[in-house]
Amino acid sequence: MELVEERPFRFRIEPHGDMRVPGVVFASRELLEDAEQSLRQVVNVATLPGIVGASYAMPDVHWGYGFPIGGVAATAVDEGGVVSPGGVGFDISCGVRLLAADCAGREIERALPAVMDGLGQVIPRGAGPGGVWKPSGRSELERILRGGSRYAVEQGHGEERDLTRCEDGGTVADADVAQVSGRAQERGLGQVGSLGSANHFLEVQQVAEVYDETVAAAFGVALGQVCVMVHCGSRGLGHQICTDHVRAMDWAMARYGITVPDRQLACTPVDSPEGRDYLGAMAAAANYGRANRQLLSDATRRIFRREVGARLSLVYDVSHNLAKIETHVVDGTRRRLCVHRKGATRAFPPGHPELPNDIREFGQPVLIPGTMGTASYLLTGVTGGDAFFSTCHGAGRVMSRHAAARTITGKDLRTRLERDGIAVRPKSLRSLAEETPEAYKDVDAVVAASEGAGLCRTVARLVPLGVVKG
DNA sequence: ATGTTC
Repeated sequence: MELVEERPFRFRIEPHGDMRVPGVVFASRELLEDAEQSLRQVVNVATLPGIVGASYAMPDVHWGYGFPIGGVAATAVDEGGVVSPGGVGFDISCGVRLLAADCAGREIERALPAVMDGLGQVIPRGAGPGGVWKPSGRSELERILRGGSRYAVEQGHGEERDLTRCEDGGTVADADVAQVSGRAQERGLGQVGSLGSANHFLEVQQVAEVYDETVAAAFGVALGQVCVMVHCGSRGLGHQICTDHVRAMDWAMARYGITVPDRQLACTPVDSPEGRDYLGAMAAAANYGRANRQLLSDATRRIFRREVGARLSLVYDVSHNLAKIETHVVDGTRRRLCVHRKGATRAFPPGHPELPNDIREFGQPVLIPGTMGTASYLLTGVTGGDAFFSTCHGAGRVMSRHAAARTITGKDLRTRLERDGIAVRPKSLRSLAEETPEAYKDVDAVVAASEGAGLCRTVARLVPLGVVKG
């Protein structure tokens, strides 16, 4: 694969074969070692009908289902552009929420074990069923799928700021519950308010560095402050929706005369029954993901109130696995686009009309969860941001789960983390080993490349005090 | 990511 370095942290793959647009990869040479497979996927995505601009890859790009994780692709809705479930991923609306406590790390040092024990008891995690909230039945699940975080807050599980500081005000419009299969609903019923497994986590963190005090203050964080970061998605419900709609599109594609270089890129026009059906189901999963993070926040707040008398305010909640209909100027014309972000975070620039009033002038908060035991970042969107205002989403795995578990035992890893001052409350020691930091890229390098490429700006760096994992 | 291979 020939990569032409256009400028630092920006590489280009010239269109060849069936590519309709170039590939654009934001990264350093080091971050792209062993990236052959994911760059092949960047090229494949560039062949999709209606794609505009480029097939983009963020610095944390790695191999995924059809599309690379860390990929951004926008299609022109009014020019036959397609939507593809593979461009969103199986964990629809997987995302991150950051809450800031009204206390500093040193103030809760002695109480931290009790806080972690409390969280360890109330946060459902790991594969399979379990959740903090059991919907009364299908009709209540449907209210969650339509209302998202707004419904959870209306039911007493949050406060108004939880909605103003959440992407889309907590609710994605146009959720179509009829497109969520019975099987997807069945899986979703038992997992409302649960973390899941793999790289999902709930961490108690401390702000270790502030790069821009004005922006940090506006977002609601300061040096030394305790924060809670929640990283999770739409669990089995989102997974089932992706499975169902990939299958439907795989069958329907030929009727639209669409051929793709990889069946995992199954897609149909946005403006087709199958496209609308998927986007309706995806919106329902997006609402489920937000409600999920809202309910985990609610449970966390109860523990913080009980153990240390602290309050937690929402900094922001943003998804990094979603397709959205957005208007952007491409080649000098305003166009309605379906922007697929898969393992990529929307990063609206300062002044964007969709941002909350109190932080609009500073840009959109972007939340980057690091690898367990390392660091996480609070970033902000920038003027002139490329890739339809998108940036990275995390560290990005480089070692298979199996390979990771061979490097260290869960017990040894727990000992190492505790020795480094990080309390761990894992559900499974085997899963813990699979998440060893060595299995991931260096989040500091990923963030430096994202900032160097002009996609975002750093606001603060957070380090873990305690981690709750599946 | 995922009732971790319908």
